[in-house]
Amino acid sequence: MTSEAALLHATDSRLPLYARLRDVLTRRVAAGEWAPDRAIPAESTLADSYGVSLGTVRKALEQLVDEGLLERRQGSGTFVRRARFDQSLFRFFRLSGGGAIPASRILRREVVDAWRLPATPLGVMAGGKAIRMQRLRLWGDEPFLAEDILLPFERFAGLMDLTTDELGPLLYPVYEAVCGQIIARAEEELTVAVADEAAARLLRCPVGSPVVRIERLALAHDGTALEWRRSSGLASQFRYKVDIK
Amino acid sequence: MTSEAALLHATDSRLPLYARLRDVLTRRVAAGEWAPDRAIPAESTLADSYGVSLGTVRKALEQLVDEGLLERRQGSGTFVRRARFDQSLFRFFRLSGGGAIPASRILRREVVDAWRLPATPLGVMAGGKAIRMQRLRLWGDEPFLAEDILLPFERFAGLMDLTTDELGPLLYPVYEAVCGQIIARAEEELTVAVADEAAARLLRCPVGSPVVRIERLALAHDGTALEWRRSSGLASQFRYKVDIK
DNA sequence: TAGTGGTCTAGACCACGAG
DNA sequence: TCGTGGTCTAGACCACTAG
Repeated sequence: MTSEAALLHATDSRLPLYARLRDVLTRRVAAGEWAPDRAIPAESTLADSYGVSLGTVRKALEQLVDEGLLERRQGSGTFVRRARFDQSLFRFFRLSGGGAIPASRILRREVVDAWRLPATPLGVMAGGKAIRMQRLRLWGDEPFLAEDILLPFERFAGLMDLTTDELGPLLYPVYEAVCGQIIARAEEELTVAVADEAAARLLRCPVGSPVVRIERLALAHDGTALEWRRSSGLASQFRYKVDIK
Repeated sequence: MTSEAALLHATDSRLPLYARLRDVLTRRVAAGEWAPDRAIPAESTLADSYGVSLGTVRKALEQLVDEGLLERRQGSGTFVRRARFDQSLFRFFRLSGGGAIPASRILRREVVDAWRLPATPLGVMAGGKAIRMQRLRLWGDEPFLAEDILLPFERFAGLMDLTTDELGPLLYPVYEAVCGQIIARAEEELTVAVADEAAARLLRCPVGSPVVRIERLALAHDGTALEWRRSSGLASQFRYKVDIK
């Protein structure tokens, strides 16, 4: 019995074997043992090293794929999935002509004392200082989303050394490349508000126009809160489709 | 080889066996062969009658469970799932104190010529005549959602014989009991608008207040459009949470 | 060509639910 | 107690990807 196998059988034995294996693998991914886009060991290898059958391994992997943690590629292997929020805005806004990424304009970037901020998730600002960025997103030349972003300074200090050009339209790849921080998932909450003066100026709409507000808490694999943002978008451009069953 | 087995192997052989079985079972459910909440044949029975292994049956059923078509109950069997949209509103509106069902007040119920209606899904009104209901939904004594509902008269004529009391707060069970029409799934689209005079009166809010508009097309198992509705809810009560990965 | 995941099988034993 | 789905195993062959 390998050491992995011993670890597996030491876990809560009330759970089925595949569930224990799933938990063990989750922890290994969370610990960063395999980088995103890198293949994890083959199913047969896992089966051997944990001392379980191939079917059990497959059932564990299947769940992790469903959860979005892993990704299978036939012929090449099973990979740690890189979360992609690129299309996230397309889910909520009718942006004609899909695929492309809305342009970004960073309006402000500063280090602030966390305690001065209005109520936001405490975890993000554990270090006492936070980075605050204000960003405007445009579709063509039309602004449609104003964003207020908060990051714990401790983990993201490297961002302050970049020019705003280097930040680019997608932040999460920068978080990973520059700060080594990987966003694994996020929780979003949508509400509807009306534009105050600041939002109206940014979005070029009348004060009092309806805006959709998206609050997002972005988390690492281990559940650490890494980023909090509040986005306000033109409600006229909002559209969301769901299938219910 | 049973006749079922012959049917299965007659289907598109480029697909894996479990996928063909899944399609065959989907058709049997759509045809109404098994009523909702009734057990379908046991896995071992299916395996025998289709001449495939248990594992193949399980993989087909697993997909159908994921799709929401079937439901497993350990020890008792696998069942055709009855769609439950009861909690649907709770996904979108902050209604304090969960579980309970918002009260309904039917404001109008009439038979109209479909061609007189503004643009709506044509399928619903194939028969030329439609039933139109206007309904107000309340939480406690507070109205929060105004609904405009269209049904093809041909299939739902029986509804006109009921008193509005008999319609009750949940329509889909009535559709099933009185008209034999089963809603299997629905497509919803959310947008944000502002209250016109009629909506403002119903929702007791100022004209021009933001409202969330939910357009729903409800479908039978076979994809027939059975109901179309447009609901307008107070945006101040709107809240929607998503997890993204 | 070698190695990966994908499909399919056969069979054992367990946990649960209902009568 | 009996029949159901739930877990787990062992092994065969196929389809795909990459070097």
